[in-house]
Amino acid sequence: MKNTILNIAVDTPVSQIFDYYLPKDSDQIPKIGQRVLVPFGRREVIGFIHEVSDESSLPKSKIKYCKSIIDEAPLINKEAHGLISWCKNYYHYPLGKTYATAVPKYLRSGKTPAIESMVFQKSGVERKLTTYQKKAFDNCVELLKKPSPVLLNGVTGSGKTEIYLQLMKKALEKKQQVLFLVPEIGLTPQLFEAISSRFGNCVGLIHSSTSEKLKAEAWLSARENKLSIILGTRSSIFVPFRKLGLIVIDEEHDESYKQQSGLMYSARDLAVLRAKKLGCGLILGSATPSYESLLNAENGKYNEVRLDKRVFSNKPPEKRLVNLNINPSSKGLSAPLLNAISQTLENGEQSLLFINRRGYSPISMCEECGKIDECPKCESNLVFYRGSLKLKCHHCSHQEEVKEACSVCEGKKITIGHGTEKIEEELEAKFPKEMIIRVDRDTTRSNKKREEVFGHVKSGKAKILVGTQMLTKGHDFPNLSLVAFVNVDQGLFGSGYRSSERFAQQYYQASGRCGRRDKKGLVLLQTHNPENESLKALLDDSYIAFYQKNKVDRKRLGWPPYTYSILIRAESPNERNVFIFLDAIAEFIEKSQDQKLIKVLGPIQSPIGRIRGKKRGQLMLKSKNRKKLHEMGGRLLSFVDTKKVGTKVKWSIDVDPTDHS
DNA sequence: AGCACGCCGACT
DNA sequence: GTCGGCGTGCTC
Repeated sequence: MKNTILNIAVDTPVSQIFDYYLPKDSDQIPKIGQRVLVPFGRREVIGFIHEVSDESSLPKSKIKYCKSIIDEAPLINKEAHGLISWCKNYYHYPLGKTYATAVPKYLRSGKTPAIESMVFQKSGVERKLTTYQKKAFDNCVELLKKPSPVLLNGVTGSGKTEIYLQLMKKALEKKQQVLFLVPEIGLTPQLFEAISSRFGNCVGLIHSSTSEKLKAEAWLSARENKLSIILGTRSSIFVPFRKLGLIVIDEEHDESYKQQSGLMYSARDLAVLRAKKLGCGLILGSATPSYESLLNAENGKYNEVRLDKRVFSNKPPEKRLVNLNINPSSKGLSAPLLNAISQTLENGEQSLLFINRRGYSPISMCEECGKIDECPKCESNLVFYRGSLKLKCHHCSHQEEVKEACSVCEGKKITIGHGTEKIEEELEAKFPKEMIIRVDRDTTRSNKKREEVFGHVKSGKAKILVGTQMLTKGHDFPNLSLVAFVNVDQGLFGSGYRSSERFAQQYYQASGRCGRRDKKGLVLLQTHNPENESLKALLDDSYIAFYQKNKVDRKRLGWPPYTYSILIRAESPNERNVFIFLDAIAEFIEKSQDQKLIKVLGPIQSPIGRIRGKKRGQLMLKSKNRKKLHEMGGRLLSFVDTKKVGTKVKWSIDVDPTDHS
């Protein structure tokens, strides 16, 4: 009989698998998914048994003995093993690193925490569904019996959460497990509350500030079916459930479901895959679904359930454009907007001002010679901060003191444009007696801080809020009746084909929070382009109608969801190396395809051409043929591997990129 | 990623 | 003469 060979996945950037013999003097039966301790170079590491085989292409002398098999039962079950293998292939990422992304650090260190059983017993009191909710709920129940995902397209305030909860209950009562994915836990503390008060302590929480040990415990408990629910952020998609019956993805359009470094997976797409393989239910919920999901619903790949009515039926907010061409705003706030805020204050209600730009002003310039302050390490302008009198770079950690005079001509410095800090200052000047809160990454870093801020919002103490997109996510504002978009043009006409989709989502998310219950809301949009067709469509129609108009352009221009894409990024202190690398790849692709099914765009400099002293470039591959594109990704990878063209740059491959920077 | 080897500059 | 800089290369 031949020797047994273990194919071990080790956490290393090479995509190979490493062969080992079984441990000496061990009668343990090796199983796929077990952790092992193996000698690796001059050290010992934890690896995973990826396959068990009886031959190796290596000479015997090279193969070492595995030190020990750690687990009795495989840590990775068959289904999770399939998911990891699929990720490695689809995202063209090293196998060992894929395991490292999927498995909590604590478990990867070889430790195994003790777990206790916390399974679903019985559920608490439910809220009664409205007629519309009930109809949607029944619809979901029926459609979940079919193999396709269900897209729950429900406006803000339509009561999606209660529908999720009651669908979860159905699964739990069948002794099935539930995975509930959210974009960021910090945004939804009340969701954990709602779930645990309804279903008891059978819910595990997995997110960035859960301790490594607790993550491992939740992970193992789910694997043993000793925990019924996991509520978590994107990485929870890898939890190897024993008996998964339902996956819920809330705010499915949210871009934080896509990892932007390392294994650039989409938790939403993986959920679709898992649900299909397992035959379990999948609910994708949003008030503003991604264009991908809407198209899938149109094509019949998803079943759509709509919820167009709010629970507390009230009038939709009034929408009004403020023409900045005739209503000047020296500091970002026009007279109509200021009047609306005054009126809202008089009514004892809250206002929310949305501007997607941190700092006081994005440009600091010399009035005399026109020199703009730039980051020494990045190709990016420094942002002026009034409070700390600093100029900061938003792409690296660089910051410097503000100087009175221009370093070139000693001329007077001025600032151009406005950010959250300037708007806040202006509001404080105009409404000195009111509590004004600014919410952006500069003021609201931690979850604790965020809780504090939203506490003031809930209590009604804070009357005016100004902030970035952080404001549009999560939290209810019970007393909000005015929402204002300070700079529509920046959002709607920003660079990138997704900017209008993003703005529409922000617009509907934010305006959906205004005028709840008995309050009639007002949404103001400040713009220099009041006649723009796209903007008019946004105001006059529903989100879906806006999508219907928008998708025509997407299709014509060949952008997702009508094409598939892969983005290759490269960076190096030496610009030449970046383009030598990208040119080599472009040439390889052009040469190796006969029928030109894949379109190559670039190489070009990245939108931000230099960050932290490194020049950055990118190459976009587009195709209508997903399979061919994927195959090219694989060939490209082995080309880079064997020809050693990538040694002088740091490079990455992003399959289905959402962000083109 | 680690961790070594290896070949050139400034120190007791 | 040696300590140490980080470029290059390998890990079954």
